[in-house]
Amino acid sequence: MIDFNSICKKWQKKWEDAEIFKVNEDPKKKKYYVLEMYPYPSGSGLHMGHARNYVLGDSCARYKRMRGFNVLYPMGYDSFGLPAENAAIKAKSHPKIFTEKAIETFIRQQKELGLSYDWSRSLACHKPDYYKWDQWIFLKMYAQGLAYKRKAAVNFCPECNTVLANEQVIGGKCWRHENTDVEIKELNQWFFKITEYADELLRDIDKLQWSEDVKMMQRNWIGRSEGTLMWFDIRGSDRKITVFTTRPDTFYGITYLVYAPEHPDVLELVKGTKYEEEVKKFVRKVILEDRFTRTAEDKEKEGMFIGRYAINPITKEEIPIYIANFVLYEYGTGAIIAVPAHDQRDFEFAKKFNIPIKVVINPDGYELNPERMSRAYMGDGNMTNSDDFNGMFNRDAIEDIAKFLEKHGHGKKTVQYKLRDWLISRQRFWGAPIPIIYCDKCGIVPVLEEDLPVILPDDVVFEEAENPLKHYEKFLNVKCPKCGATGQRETDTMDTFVDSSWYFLRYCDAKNDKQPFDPRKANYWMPIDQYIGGREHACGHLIYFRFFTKFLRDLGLLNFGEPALRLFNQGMLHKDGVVMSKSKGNVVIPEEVSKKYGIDTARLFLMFVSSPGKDMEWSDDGVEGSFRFINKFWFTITEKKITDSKSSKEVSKLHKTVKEVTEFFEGFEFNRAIMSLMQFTNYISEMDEISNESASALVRMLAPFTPHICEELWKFLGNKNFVSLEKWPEYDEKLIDEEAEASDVLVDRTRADIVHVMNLLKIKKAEKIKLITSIKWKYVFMEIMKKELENTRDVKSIIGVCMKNPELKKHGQEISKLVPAVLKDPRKIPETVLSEEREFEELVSVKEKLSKFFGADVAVVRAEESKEKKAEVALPGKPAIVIS
RNA sequence: GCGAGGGUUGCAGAGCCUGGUCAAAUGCGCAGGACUUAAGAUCCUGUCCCUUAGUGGGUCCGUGGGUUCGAAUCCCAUCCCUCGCACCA
Repeated sequence: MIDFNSICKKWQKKWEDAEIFKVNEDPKKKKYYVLEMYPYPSGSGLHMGHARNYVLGDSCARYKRMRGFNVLYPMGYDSFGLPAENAAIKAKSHPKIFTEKAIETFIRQQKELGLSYDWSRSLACHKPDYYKWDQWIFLKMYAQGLAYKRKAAVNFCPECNTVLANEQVIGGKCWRHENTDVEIKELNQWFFKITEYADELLRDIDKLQWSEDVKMMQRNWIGRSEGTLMWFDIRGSDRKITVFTTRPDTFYGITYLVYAPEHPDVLELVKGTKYEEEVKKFVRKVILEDRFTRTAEDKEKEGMFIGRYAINPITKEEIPIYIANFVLYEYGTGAIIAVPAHDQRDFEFAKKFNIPIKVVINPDGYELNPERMSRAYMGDGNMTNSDDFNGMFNRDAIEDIAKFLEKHGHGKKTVQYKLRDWLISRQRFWGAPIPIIYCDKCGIVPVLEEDLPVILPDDVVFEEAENPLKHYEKFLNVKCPKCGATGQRETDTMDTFVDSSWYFLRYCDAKNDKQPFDPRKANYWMPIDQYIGGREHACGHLIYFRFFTKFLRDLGLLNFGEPALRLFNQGMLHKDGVVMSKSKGNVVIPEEVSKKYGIDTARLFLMFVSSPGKDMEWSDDGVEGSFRFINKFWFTITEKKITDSKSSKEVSKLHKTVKEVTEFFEGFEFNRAIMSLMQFTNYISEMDEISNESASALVRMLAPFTPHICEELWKFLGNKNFVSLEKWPEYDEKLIDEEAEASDVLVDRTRADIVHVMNLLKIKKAEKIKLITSIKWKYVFMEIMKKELENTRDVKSIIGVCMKNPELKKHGQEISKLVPAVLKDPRKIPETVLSEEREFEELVSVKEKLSKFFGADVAVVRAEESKEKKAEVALPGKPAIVIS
């Protein structure tokens, strides 16, 4: 057994020593940037699920490298974040310790996978030389008003005395205190004004070669809708209620208005009225108890009248104002017009509270009766009850009524986005500090660029969940850059998604200490040609990094606006039917497989079983299969005689394989590439000798998948260079000869026939077989020296195998060469096989002799062309069968 | 509900875009055989049904229709599954 393991180690070391994957900008070469989303270095290390992702990128990078591209393929670590901090709190230690240990493990594991990263560009965002530039970018945004602070409602756990991320709120309770309700607190928070780019982010989606579902998710997330703002006076108040609607055509059907319960105007409007107490109660209930369930569609509609009326500016009618749980404060203006006749939600609510229903759109052909409607009519139709707009098609009225309201100062056409500004404040220690100083005199003062980075202290003590920066004087107290008085630092840190929004740019120039990256270098390498990562980031990272790219472009640092034109979402790796993950307890770690088979086997399996975009099931048996293949491949190259000569068929097959594999690589169909390579390997493994060209091409084509073994075999073939840096084999379409391959069919059939006959006759290894091809008669005969006949007479039993295919004539020569090769199993037929031409007549005469000897035919003759020569068939011990 | 992607022969998973060469690749599993004292490994053969020495025939790619000389492949309808988004005004 080959020690694949030490082969892996050996080549990993050689790659590292020779720094063969290190790259520099080279304007003369075409660049290619392959990138996997950088991982959070979790303490538990990486498992096969991660490995699949990296091997995918690695295979791609290796392929592109061999295609002559200047390939940038880096790796780094998303090393800020909660798990390390929590581990630190638990152990009263420092997150840095956990993080750096985890990174070490990751690097070791990734190196063991044989990934061809340019390690010299590696980065980790918890290091000051990285987060310094987070802070720098923050300052740039701040200067442009794109980073700003405002009050926002956030989740707060009174037990922990800290703000929680959404993921830390489970069913309205704190994740650590399952009996503690999470409170919603209005806190001053930092935001990035991503909405400034909403429109461009939406428009540019069309430029991206991403999967449709991710693009659609982003479109939904950005959620652009064109509509109209309207405002109504409120009787007895100088406030107005402003609503957003996409259906101004239903304006005359408004029978009530609704505020979202948390809308700040609500409490103002009920202050001092008899409604105040009840409204407060309702608001509290909705905000606290129903916070996580109220958005469910099947949620019962609840609400109440708040004792106020708005005035319809056109009809002057009084319109009652409600609050209701189905109106969202975050969307639009946090208040809506309700048209129960034409909106199902409004309808249900109106029914429940006995609010009138007014029809303003009738479907073609009949009139709706509001008394008898069982649900809202949401379709199109003709306007009614709408003054001058009566009779108009409602779609046209959308535009006209909007204009009408705008003209009279009651409304305004507008575009609304669902996308919210990005809340980046985190009341946590383990993140990039927000570079802001609060000065009693000067207010909010940004840290000066030359004072960056604002460093996260190493000597803080973690004792509670609360951010230790809050009590760390040395960090906290700082001179105001403006006036010199003592100010206080912001203790909030940035969301870790800030780090990941530009790390791909830092790879282009990872060591730069003057700027986040040299624009020339970034403009050379970027955009990312192939980005690889999970689709779960569709509405997070994958929007943020587009936003950052556009911002940095507008800052003049980049000459493009999209970070990654091609995105590939790899599938999940399953085991026992569920996603492989630590929490499910079904992880397989690369080391396990590696120890047993060498890592190439695992790599091959990961790439082989399923198309990369689909989920796949890990199977230990399947790994065995990959291992078998690798062995076969190994022995085919190392044990076959390698020659310079080659048959035209071999050439044809080779070029066809190169073509297929190349195309499959381009299409990211790695599993099919491997299938193709397996077939070719099987083909040449059946031959006596293989051509140098085939061996060389095969080793090179498998190198992206099983690089270690291929390096070894490449050396075995007499090459001095690394196969990793070799040129990808070329193919010539003209050399692909489908016709030449047709003879394969003949060979296969012949082989099947021969094996069949041997099985029937129980031919043992001691027996000698001779194959005789008769081109003229389209037969291949097997001449078998049966042991028990050896001493009797000078005769042999003869088995004839007929090729029925008339093409035999054309390919006969080849068959006579190949059939023996096909049968070459040393243990099976030791002294087989030579072939020669004989005339059929001669064979027939032998057969006759034998027939006489046995008193029956001993030959199996499969007749096809020999209609005129009826063939008799018999097996020893069996009655003769006659066929025509 | 909306959107996206799927349903293929024991399992996994190709094929579908660019209809025929598709009973449908490849791997696994299973069965038989060779080898072996035996097992393992390896190799060969088979693996929808009926029948054969070779062959031939039938059924088949979620379901039902349609287009076509011809459909796993194109069109329509329908059921189911997965994943997003989800009372977005």
